[in-house]
Amino acid sequence: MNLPKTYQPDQYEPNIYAMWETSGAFKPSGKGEPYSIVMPPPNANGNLHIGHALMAELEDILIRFYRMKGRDVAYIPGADHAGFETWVVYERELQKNLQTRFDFSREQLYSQVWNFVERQRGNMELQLRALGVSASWDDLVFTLDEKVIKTAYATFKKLWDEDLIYRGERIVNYCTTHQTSFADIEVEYKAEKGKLYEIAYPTLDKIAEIVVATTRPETLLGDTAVAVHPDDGRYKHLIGSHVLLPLTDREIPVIADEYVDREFGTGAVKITPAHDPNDFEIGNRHDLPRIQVIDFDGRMINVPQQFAGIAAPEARKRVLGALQAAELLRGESDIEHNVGHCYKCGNIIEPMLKDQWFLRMQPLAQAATEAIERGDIKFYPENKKTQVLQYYAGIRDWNLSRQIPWGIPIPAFQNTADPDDWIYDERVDEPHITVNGQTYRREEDTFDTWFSSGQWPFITTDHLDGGALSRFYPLSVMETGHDILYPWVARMIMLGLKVTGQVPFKEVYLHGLVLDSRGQKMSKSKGNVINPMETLSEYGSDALRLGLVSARSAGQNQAFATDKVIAGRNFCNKLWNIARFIEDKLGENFHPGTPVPSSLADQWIIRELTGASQQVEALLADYRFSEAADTVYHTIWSSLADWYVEAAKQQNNPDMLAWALDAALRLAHPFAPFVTETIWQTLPWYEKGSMLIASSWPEPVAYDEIAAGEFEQLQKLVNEIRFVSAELPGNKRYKVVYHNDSLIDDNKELIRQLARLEGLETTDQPEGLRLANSGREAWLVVDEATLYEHQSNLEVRLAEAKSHRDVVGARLSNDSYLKKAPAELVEASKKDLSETNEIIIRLQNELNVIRGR
RNA sequence: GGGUGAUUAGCUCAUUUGGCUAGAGCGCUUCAUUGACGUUGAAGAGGUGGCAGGUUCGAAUCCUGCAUCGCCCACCA
Repeated sequence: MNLPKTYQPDQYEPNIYAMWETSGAFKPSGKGEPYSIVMPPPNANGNLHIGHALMAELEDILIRFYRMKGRDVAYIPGADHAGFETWVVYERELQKNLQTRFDFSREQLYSQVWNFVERQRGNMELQLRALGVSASWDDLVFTLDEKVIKTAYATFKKLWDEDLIYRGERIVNYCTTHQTSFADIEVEYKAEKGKLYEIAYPTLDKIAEIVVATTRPETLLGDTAVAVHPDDGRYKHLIGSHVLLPLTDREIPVIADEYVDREFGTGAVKITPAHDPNDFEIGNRHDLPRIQVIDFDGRMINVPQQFAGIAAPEARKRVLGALQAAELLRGESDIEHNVGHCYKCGNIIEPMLKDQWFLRMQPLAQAATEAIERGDIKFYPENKKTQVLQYYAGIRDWNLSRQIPWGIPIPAFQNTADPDDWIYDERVDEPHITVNGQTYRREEDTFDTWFSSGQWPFITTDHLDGGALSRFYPLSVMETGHDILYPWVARMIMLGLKVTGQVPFKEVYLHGLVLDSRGQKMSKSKGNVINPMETLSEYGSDALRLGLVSARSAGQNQAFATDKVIAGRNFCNKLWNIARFIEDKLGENFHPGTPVPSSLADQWIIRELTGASQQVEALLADYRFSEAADTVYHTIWSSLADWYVEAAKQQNNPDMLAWALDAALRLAHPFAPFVTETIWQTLPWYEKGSMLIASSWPEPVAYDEIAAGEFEQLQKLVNEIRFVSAELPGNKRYKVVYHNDSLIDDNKELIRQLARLEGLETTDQPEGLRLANSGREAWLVVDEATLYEHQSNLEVRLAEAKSHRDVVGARLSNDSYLKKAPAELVEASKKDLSETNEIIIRLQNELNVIRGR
């Protein structure tokens, strides 16, 4: 076959992938029970990061496995327009050209970004191919595809008609840099050190004052009340009176509200309904006016001349200065509080009053909660279920509006003559439309991207239209990162139930974050980001996959270690060399017949490989990827390579050898698709065009349990010989003699080779060191001096055996144990005890012999 | 403040209804070897399972408390 000594992934991977793709192996077969996964769409114009690699590998393992199990498999890839992310990148481009979004219409911007994305697009998809994902590329969906928009509109209309959509002036999280609002869960809160200022608001007669505490003095200019607790004796007499708002000529009322915490600050709170969500609610309760003092560009508005047009942080300083000058500043103290930040630029999120589209979440969350409690969706790990339910329990209405041109326009129009008259209409390309003689102006905002991606499972499968892939809805499993449990998974469940009446998927598997080797979060600023493509090109795609999957469990953030990738690469090479050896032994024109086990080793390897295939199946059904990969790794390395291939050198059963290689390749294929397929393509007994990807999962083969067990005994004997001779001085080859032992007799040559013995002979007069652990009648021939030196070894082993006997003996003399423990366990203990006793006797005899000399 | 996860070998992690002597990979030590593979083979060292109690015949696993580290949610101005 002339395979090179080491496996060179880059020489085979691209061709193998192209072969798979052109053969149509990635497409649903149309045969068997449907199995479906929809890939969480990576950013269309970005590069994959290590988390994407993990995602793709986990999904592809499942996909390849179930394809081999004969299921009708759909793995639907996607590409995300990544509304906000992409917009941020594009806006930077605009800045370079000294332009802003306000220089263009929405249509112009949209088509510019479209072209921008188009230029960049494709990298991500090539990278997924390099990872070996067997996705059905023809079915790829881009998040701005016509059908996505169509479905998003239909859903919006449905929700609108059911009165679940409303437009309202609310406090939204607003980034003045990006000039868009965010959903609550998109805001990043950080604990920060700040100052709590105490400011005096004089009473109208200027005789008294009320001191409020605030961290945001600049919003004072928008205050419309001061609130105190209704039972607060300090302020009770002031409730209902008015105070002077400093730096202005406004008079504002002192109101009583239970919300106020008497213990905090001064017990008096300034109320700014336009710039604080709690104040907004208090304002509603007390019918207070709302005065916006920070504009959407972050500059002061509706304020006295001296502050107008000034950016908020600077305004804070000036307000403080002015207060100081007016002698109204009563004190300041350090405080640590949480401040919301834009997750993209890190600037402080301003709570702003804005007219936005909201979705009432209560009814949707209710239905989702019921479905989950009914057990319609299984979560891996299980505790994520509790978290989702909790999220639903405390859910607030969803702000769907984004002020970003790169997205799906909200299909709503406002009557130019009546601002309260909004209608649903899909003619979003027209700035104005006429309906019933009235002119309507379109909404310029777009949808939060999660609104459309929340519908991903039924969009991608064309479920609502009963399209070709609709049999794949609901999905078999939703695999994604645990960080988007709320923004994505929870919403898919709600929208899926609402729109299709079914849960969108039956199971959810959430993987954790991939951390760096020291358990730190990867980030550009720390410089610890690992580029999966670099690792891939250095060690190979399969190695990356094995390395990523190993030592990783559901929902857990876990470190990435190149060590594991190297171990993966070594495994691929091991597999490669097993194949090299076997193919060389079988010859170029070999065509195997039905495997017929003839030796103990044959029986044993059937048991090992068959057992492994069943184990992997059970583990994958439970999403225990790491353990499944581990099983494959050890079966192939420790069983197949270390024992069976070695044993095969002493026997001649080519059909069995071919079967073992074949089974190992199938077993390893979901975990190391490229190397296994590469080897498969070199097997002389398959016709051209036959592919491992399209072959079946190994079927169990019958074997003789007793023979397999006997092989294990031989292994024990070999191990003992190795162990004892390694301990002996001189490190030379020894001879073993045995007495009346047909098992040894029948496998002389095998034992001699495996244990690297000088000789193995039968004898009537045993001599030397008894191999007591094996339970066979065998002795290692050594001279008396060596025997004597070995005495201490024997003594140690005797002591160990005795203490083990004591432990087991104590257990067995315990009445409760005998009564309460399962019978088989008690049996095992009894057997253990008698075996240990035998060993003790032998060791003792052995020692007596030595001592007697 | 509420929730949630972690704490096991030098490192990264397993150990799934509580039951063999708590296992892997990497690292470490010793040794081997010229045709499957040095990306190898053999052997070995290394663990009071965070701490303190409790339940049980039996606990890394269940319960209680404590400690440390993470993450998520909430947002007291």
